[in-house]
Amino acid sequence: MEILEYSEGIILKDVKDFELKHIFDCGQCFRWNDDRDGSYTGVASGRAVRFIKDGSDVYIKGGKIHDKDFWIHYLDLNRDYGKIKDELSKDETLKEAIKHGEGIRILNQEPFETLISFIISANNRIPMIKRAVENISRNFGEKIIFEGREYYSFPDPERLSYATVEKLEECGCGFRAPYIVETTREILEGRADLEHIKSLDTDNAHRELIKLKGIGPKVADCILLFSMGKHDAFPVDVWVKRVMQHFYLAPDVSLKKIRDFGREKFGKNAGFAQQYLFYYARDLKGKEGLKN
DNA sequence: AAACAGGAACCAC
DNA sequence: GTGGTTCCTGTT
Repeated sequence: MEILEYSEGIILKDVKDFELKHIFDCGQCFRWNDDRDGSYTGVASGRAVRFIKDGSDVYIKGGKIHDKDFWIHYLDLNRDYGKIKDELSKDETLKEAIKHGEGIRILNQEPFETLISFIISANNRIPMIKRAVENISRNFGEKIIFEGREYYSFPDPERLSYATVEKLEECGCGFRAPYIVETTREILEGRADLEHIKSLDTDNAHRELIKLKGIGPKVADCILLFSMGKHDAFPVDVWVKRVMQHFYLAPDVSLKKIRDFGREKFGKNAGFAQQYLFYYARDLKGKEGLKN
């Protein structure tokens, strides 16, 4: 793969294992929207761009060449997903699941944005989460003009510290509003240090994260996987719970047991397995009739 | 229009 | 530590 400049941005030439829909519509991120033509527009770390796929080339319209290392990291382009898929395909269920999410990649997102977004994800659905995250960005982030339209960066802890519980409720955060205020304060005032947590191993980082208000085991696993490079994390949401119970376990095993089983079974690739399974579960809905 | 979907907190035990 | 209930809001 190489990266070139073009008139409106940059091009990633000859990218493998890369499908926009699988990457941006698989529940790992909330700020990218399908423009109804298969391209996706959104904001990452203050950069508003549009992704357009053409064959094996990916256009990042609005992308700057001096940000090329940022995009390589964000899109996890240095990882060999073919190899991961080969390893996971030894398991028959995963072999099937991978077919449904061929081009998934796990993004490397900002820890703070990911943490707040997944606090909002508790007992919530993707369109609602997206709306709340968008509202927070519009109210507390910085304006970016792209293609003649307004976009907003996700606020850093300092900017989000101006948010009150009332304002966050208006943004659609519901009962999670006080958790966001409290956790933002913990981070801003240095009692929680996301960079330090990121430097710990998966188990210790998990222990630290669940000390924070609004973060339970599942949300902690999402933060670890989607923003801290912990690919051995295995977040168990309702969808993953359903596939796991259907294909591997009894219908009544606890979330913790499913988590332990997944981490044990898929090891260093547990996070990737989780993504394929999540996508698979959502495709299976209605067809095979997953229980619960 | 009542039922349902979705994880964490919180309180019992 | 496990189990039951509550939180909020849109959709069916």
